[in-house]
Amino acid sequence: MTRTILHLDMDAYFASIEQKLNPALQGKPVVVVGDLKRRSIVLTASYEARAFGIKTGDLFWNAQKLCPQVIPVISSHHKYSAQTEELVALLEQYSSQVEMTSIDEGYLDVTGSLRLFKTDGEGLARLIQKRIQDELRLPCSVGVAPNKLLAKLASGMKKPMGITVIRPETVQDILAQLPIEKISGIGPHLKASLNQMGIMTCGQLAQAPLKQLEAKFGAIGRWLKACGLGEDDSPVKNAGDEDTPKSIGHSTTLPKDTKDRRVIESFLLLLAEKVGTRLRKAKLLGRTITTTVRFHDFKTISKSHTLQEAVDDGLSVSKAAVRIFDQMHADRPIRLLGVTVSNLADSDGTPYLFESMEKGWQVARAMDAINEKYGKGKIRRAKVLDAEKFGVLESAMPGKK
DNA sequence: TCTGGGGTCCTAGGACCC
DNA sequence: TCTGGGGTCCTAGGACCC
Repeated sequence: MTRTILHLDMDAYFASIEQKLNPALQGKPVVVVGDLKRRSIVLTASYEARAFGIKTGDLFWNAQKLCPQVIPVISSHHKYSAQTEELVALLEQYSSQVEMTSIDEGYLDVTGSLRLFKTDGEGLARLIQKRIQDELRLPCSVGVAPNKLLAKLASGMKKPMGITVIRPETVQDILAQLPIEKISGIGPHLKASLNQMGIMTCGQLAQAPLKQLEAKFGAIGRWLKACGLGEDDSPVKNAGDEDTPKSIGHSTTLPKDTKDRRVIESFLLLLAEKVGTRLRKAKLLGRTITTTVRFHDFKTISKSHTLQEAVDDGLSVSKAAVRIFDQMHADRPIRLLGVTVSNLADSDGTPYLFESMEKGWQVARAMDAINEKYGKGKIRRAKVLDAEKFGVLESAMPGKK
């Protein structure tokens, strides 16, 4: 049976939300950035900013060169997630199968909804787009197709405020000349490998022998062939089907490269505390700790260790992270540090088995309670102050860069 | 115009067990 | 003493996405 799948993609999401909430930003070149440090990049550029050539991933100071009057806004994730909750509530009025794949895009299987709303896929797409525009005052683009692969492809074809329909009978024509890299999942490396085999378009990919693709790409080969043919039978998951996360981590690019152990240890603790807070909030415990180090030349290494007991407090995580760091012998200036916890399981609020650990658990919860009551970051471990001071003191010093 | 931070999935080798 | 094959877990790295 032919399905009707919508892929909804919010246009310049973070920037659009900021413009909606602050009328002074409307019609202006706006970029949403993580912060305003030297190495900060553009997370989202409004369409006005894009007109100047600014795009996601640009360094902020480069964006400023392209457009001196560009207005930076510091991102606030909670604001955007709250908006997404409203969006999902609206979408769920049109299907019980709504699968958000990130904060700003998702799929709807509306096969069973068309009769109810007395329209076709395109009609329903228009209806939903209009309601999002009228009620949430946000622009979005929608792709309509018989499966997720093609719906995603379609939503990217016309932006902003676009609606693109791919009908079963037009699939072949559309794919014949379509460059393979337009397919979500075919990145620079896959593109290069396929191009080397003489495969440039989806049409050519469809012609390639399955055996040859599997020999070269393993499990991916089968998926590639299906992409060439425009086939994808993966279902749209039901809302609320989201499984528990596989990992929770934080990383940060340091204000400047460093070899200073005190500073490194302090940042690892800061990151570990953030991870711990999120683990407890999600009622999860993790056993595997991974420390990531990126050097000045962008070479990135990681090392992990699996503990006997699962943990959810920053101190335990940081102890492991520091121990791992010491074993990495990273004796060069470091650009980025990361701490990730994986091998997660539900905690159900149970404390650790070991008494020594139970203390860390109690301290962590006491800190959560205080931060909850008096505001984020009101209480922190003394050691993280080293990290907070690092890079700040110099930039505060007049005449020194 | 040297490149953020949050993730997922896959691979491949080694340890270890049966 | 040396041999096989299957399964699971752990670890490191890489590709990819938003």
